Amino acid sequence: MCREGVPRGRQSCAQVHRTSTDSRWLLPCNLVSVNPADLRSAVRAAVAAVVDNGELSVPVPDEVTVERPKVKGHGDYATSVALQLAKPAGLPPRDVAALIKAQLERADGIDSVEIAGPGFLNIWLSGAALGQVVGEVLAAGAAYGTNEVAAGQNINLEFVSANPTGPIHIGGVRWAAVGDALARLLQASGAKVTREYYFNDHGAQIDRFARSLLAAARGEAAPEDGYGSAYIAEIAQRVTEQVPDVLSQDDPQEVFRDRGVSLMFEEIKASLHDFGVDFDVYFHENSLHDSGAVHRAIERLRGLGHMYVADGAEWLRTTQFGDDKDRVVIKSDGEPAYISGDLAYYLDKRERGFDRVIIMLGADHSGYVGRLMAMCEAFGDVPRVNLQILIGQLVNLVKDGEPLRMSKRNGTVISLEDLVEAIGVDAARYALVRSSADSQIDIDLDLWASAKSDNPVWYVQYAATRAASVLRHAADLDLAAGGEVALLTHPRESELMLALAEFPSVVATAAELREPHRVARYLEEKVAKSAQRFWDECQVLPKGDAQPEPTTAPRLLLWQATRVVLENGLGLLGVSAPERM
RNA sequence: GCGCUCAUAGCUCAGUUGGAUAGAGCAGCCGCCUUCUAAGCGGCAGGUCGCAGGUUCGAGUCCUGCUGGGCGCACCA
Repeated sequence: MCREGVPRGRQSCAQVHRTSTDSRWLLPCNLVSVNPADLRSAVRAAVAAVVDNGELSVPVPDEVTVERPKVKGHGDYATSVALQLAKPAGLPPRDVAALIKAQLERADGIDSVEIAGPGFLNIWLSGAALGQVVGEVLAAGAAYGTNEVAAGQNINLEFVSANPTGPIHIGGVRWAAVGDALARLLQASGAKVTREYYFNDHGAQIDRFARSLLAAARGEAAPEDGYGSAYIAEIAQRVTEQVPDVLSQDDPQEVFRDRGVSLMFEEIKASLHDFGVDFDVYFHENSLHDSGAVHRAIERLRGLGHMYVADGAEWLRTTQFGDDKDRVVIKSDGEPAYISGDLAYYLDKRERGFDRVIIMLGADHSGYVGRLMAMCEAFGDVPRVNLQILIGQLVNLVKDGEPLRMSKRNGTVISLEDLVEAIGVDAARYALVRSSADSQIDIDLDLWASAKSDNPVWYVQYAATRAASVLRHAADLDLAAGGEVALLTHPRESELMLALAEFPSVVATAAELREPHRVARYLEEKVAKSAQRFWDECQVLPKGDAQPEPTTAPRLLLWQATRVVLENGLGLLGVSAPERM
């Protein structure tokens, strides 16, 4: 298919008491970590204990829900497990909650437990337990946030795949940012990821491109169905420079095709590289036709009995697998239809050993999902497992309150370069990944170019530079980070540590749901926000000639940990974490 | 006409597996700088989660219908 967008273009701990291994240098005592997964284990252990001593007669659930409450005042963490167990236990939820509360309160690291509302358990952690997260972050460093949810998966992630007939337009740019971020998230979650670009160098669109180049070189008007923008003349010019006698050759169009396509492709690769996106594999559609892969894929489907002949053409019975209509694979003129390339390409990816094939497409290709899923099933695979298709909505750029439609650079649709030129790579990438791909977004160029907290990427980067700034000044004053993190009991400190503790689960969730925007939202609403609030109320460095406070050294540890999370988080999005701004 | 998708504050958007009083930022109003970057922070105000039903102890979240945006519906690629 044409991949162009519209204008064509963490182990479970069976015991509540556990010896910390990650932060031995900070806290020698037995503590429940603030890692939500560990707290979940603690809650489950409390349930198991209540069941063991016969107070409650229910199967112990494999998984219990422990989450950060949405509302302040509902604890550091909260669980609705009592509500879930009330029915099977045949007891009022608050009675079940009371039993679990009694067990939970015995756990070290848990400061207090409260029964609230219909039977929620609100849990407050001790300052020492909270402080432990600082040690965990610093011990892991750049690896903090990595997890195992996608461990063992071999994923092929195809995105962008814009046709080499023009610059990458804004739709493709969204996928470049989101796809690359998703690749990083999946890698951080333990998957082996291959970033792949399907280079569509076969077919009629390329023919039109070649004819357009030829026309431009001859000074003629663009062909009716061709491309006529400024970049065409530019590419034609370059081909002419490379091959001065091109116009007098036997088949100049063929020269323009070869040279033009590679020039255009190199330009696309270069702009993506400048955007921080590099692919492991650039797959040429032509190679599928040349190698006989297309023929083999069709032969395979014939063997499986999914092909039939009608009206002089050969069809794939995709309706058997939920598609709207059957699809022509070989046209009545004997030529393979476009879908034949997709058949061969999917099979090729599976034969290369990928157990999960993910393809990111624009909303204008939502109609392709049915047939591609049918194809997947026809090959005997499981749709939505072996093959996943992510559909992203379109992006609008807004300048001075008006939608921007045309590129100044070449008079066509807005390109990658236009966007980067307007707001820079960091802002562009961040703007594109901070919203769900399901929603159509407006990017206000004035907002994203501004240096104030209205600008989300600026806000997050500013928090990172504040961390760097404090640490730099501390170094100048010969103040070392260290001391007792248990001294970090200020509400702003607790809030920040709770935020830092969430990072690995945010990464895991974002990877599993293929939603990189969750990381961005977490960084701005939880980490950057808490860090700014910490900054505002918790002076770290001694003022004037004052002596350092006992909290000075542990607060420096907290700033270090904050810096790590911001760097790691931004890194997953392909956005820099500057030292200064 | 059929299919996919979206609809949450004036605006731009969060809210996976159903849980408490639906959140953030901007815009508006009121406060906080002899202090590590005020390029910041706090507070007030702002909502029939498009509409109507249904399932459930409980629905923004699941189901059905409807309305309104976006996208798509070729032996084109």
